[in-house]
Amino acid sequence: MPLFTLITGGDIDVRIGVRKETGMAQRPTIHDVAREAGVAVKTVSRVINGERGVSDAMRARVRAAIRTLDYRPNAAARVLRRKVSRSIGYVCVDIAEPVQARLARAIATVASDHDSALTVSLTGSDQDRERAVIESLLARQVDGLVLWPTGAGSRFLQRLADSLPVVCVDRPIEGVETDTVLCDNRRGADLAVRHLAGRGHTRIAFVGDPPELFTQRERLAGYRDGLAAVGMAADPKIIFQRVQEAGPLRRQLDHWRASPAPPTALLAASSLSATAVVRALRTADPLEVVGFDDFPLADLVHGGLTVIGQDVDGMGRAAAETLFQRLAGDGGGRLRIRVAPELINRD
Amino acid sequence: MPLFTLITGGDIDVRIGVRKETGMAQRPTIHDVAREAGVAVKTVSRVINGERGVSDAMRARVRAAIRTLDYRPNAAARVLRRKVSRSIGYVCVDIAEPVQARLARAIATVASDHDSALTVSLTGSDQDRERAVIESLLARQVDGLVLWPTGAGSRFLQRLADSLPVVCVDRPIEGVETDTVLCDNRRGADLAVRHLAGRGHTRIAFVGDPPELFTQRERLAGYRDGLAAVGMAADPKIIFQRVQEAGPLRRQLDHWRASPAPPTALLAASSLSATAVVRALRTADPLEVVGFDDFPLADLVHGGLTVIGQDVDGMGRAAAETLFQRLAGDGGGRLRIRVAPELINRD
DNA sequence: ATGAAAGCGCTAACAT
DNA sequence: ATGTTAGCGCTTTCAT
Repeated sequence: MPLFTLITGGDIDVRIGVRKETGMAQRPTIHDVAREAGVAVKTVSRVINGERGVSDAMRARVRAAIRTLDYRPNAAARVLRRKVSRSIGYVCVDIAEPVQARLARAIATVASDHDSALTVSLTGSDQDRERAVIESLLARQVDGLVLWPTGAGSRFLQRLADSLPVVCVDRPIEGVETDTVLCDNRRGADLAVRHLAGRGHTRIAFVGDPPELFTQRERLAGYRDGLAAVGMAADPKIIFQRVQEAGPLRRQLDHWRASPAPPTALLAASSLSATAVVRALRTADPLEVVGFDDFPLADLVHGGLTVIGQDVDGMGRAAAETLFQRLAGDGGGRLRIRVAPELINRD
Repeated sequence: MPLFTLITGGDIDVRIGVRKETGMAQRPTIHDVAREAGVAVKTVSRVINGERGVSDAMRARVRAAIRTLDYRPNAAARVLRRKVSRSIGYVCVDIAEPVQARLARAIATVASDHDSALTVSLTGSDQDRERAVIESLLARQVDGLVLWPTGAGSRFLQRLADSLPVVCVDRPIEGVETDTVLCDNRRGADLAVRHLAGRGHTRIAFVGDPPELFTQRERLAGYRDGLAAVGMAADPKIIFQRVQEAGPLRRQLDHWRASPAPPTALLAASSLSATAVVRALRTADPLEVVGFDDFPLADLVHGGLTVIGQDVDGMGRAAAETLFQRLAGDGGGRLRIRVAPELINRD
């Protein structure tokens, strides 16, 4: 594909100066270093791996040779011998999505602390793709996986979880036991409802994504918990779970407004829902909204949007640290970690 | 570090059931497949690499054996032999930052189309770290790099660019020639000013980050271009480039309001600036703002924020495709690609 | 404390 | 069309 088809209204300047030939200088190997230093390869190996049993004089000579030649051990050769790659995979749906991106940062940071590389693959919520990218990561000898699963279980994923440390985030794999790090969605929705009730609301609606999503089922359960705790009955008429389609949401809100007992408050149980609701609201609407997931400028939208914020950094760190604990040999029972969300009040 | 220190107010359920021993079953090798199929290893190699010169019968037998044993070629061994890893690196400052995250998605998608893995490393704008993570990627034999540089050049980066295909994004490395994919920042700021002038404004301020940043210098230049084009003089008194600190910005806005000729419009030349400005504005402020970088709900903030939106997907694709073109042997002159931004009007 | 040799799993080069 | 062998760069094993 010619490059310029990629450019929308932009320019390409072809600059003078031609690339220097690449790969001309063969990269030095451990043998070159050994020769340069006048020692055996094993000695060099000992030095680069920080093994003990090397005299200071030897070590110094080897270090000097390494510097002279600008030597860097070939990771592929090491992986081949050692059977571990010091690399992990992060498989998620869409890394451009803010929560998944922040999770990536947290995981990358922990991985780096453990001298491991992080390889990122995207599934786009497609199960076949999920399998394909995981297969590819396996071929590349990743030591373990942080997985934001599409959700559905399979024999493949079962075998995967039996043969490699896998930590799921955001939701578990249906029917497959793995270490899992989840937001305490139920508590989050519960908090939101109690907050709204505390502000005097007696009719609180729920707007969310389809209940096929694990997190949505949990948040709906938490919504019911909250209502029960403040002595209110859940009314199916003010629960709307098809926020995907914008038209219906608008109609639903109109319908509620016109109803005999309109809701005066609303829990939007996902960032998508919150966005859609805020957008569908009329300026004069008296509806008080609590959203799920914090976002920049939430303090300015709709006069300040109170939200349930996930501790994304905490989740990412927990997931990655759990993974490295497994890699360090922890063979204990599977963990299910719940990270508490927080109500961020913005009246 | 014990896990529970990571959990802020959350729970850990230790579930029953102990991990199955991992790695018990040695993964099958090409030899196992050859034995199973009753052929030579080279034949298996030919099949898995799709080389021609294998009879259909052989191919079928090998395929069957592969399936039976659940064989997956060991990437480390392949890399060691072939000298190419079919993996690229994406080195950026902070992948949680929206533009860098969207870029990651675009790059990951292109990489996947080229059967390559994407390894992500973060620099946090620290030059030493930048070098360290790049060294680590080199050891891992990445075939090339997409780099969001900290900006400063060095002998190390010069040598890097001479020995490995590197495509810079967002900004170039000072003093080092590489392929580079940039937003047309200048044109973006120019567009913004013309837009504001078209709406009748005759005094347009500039708020941005420090001019040490490449993009900020370009955007300031574009701001001047725009003013010149509509026949207005740039007035240093209404250019403010220290938006980092919130206090000063607020004071600056107050100062402008109180001045004899207050600006009636403002270009906020970064997403940080736009956020800070919107937050610092008073509700009654008549100031019309154009921001840089689009964001979700920009249509609802400050009555709808007009922005200059970067074509992040286009930039990511351009960068990655350029890299793979180099990997395919294109040794032509260095490219500097400008991707046009777009004014998103939200009166 | 240091070194020689074998071999990790694959593919390139060279048979047949 | 198929097979044999060497060797990629390292670490492991076993000397010395």
